[in-house]
Amino acid sequence: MPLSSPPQPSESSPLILTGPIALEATLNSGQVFHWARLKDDSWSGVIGHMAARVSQRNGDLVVHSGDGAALSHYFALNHPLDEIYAAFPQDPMSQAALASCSGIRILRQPRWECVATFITSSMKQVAHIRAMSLDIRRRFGAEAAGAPTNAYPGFDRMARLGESDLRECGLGYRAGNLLKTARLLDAGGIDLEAIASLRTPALRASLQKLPGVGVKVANCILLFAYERLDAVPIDVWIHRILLQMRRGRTGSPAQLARYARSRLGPCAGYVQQYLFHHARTARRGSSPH
DNA sequence: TACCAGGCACGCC
DNA sequence: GGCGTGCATGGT
Repeated sequence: MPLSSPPQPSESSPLILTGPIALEATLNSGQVFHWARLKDDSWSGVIGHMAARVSQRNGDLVVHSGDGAALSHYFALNHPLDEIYAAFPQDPMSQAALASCSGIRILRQPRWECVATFITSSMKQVAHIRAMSLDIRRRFGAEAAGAPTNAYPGFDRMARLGESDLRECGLGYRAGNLLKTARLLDAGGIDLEAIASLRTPALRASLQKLPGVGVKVANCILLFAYERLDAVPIDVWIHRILLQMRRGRTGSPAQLARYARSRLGPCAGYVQQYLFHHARTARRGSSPH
């Protein structure tokens, strides 16, 4: 089969990609921050410079616009969810998260976008991260034809901004770190593509050389942009959940990380994402705001 | 008003 | 390696 001309969608004949996928939960689970829901319940986003519009029909992904192969890759439709679910821990919290979050996929995001948005994430709620991301795109990103938001500005573009430009997007003290990282990458100090061949510990160490990237943000980047599905970001939500699993027994960050790695299994990153989304959505349900 | 959020860098021990 | 502190912003 020639791979040179895969089928492409049109408004009259959208492309159907076999799931299963839970599209809304995937896009709202705190791994990506710019997708917008349209009136017809489809979702519009920009991947790199490619505008895309997708929706969900039954469990499948409907591609209204955008390259089908690129979207299949981005949404990680080849992740074997049945095998991943079989590896979930049997404890009640993990199984409850699995039951309520089934179909969430860990995306394969463009590296720089993921690095940048998670540098801005520290001590910010998901809604704030989204607002900052959209403002940075609106002010400094290139237009993506057909999309309501712009592409995320490349590090070469961002490297030429001033810190005050980024502070105007609400970044606060995060602006300096993001700008330093953009300039470091622009100067060739680290190649985000080249380091993808490193094993996870060396890759994590390389990422932590970037200003504003500590162990938690590095694990987010490993999971969401380098497909290291065993990486476990431990934020305040996952920290609380791990303490519950340990029946309140505390520990140093390193001890909790070792516990998570051994307790959550080979796809610990997937388990972590389901626990995170389940905890956040349960909270919203019980105390609406 | 006080508290919290997908933390990090730094100094100190 | 572990712990304390300062750092900005916006929502509840």
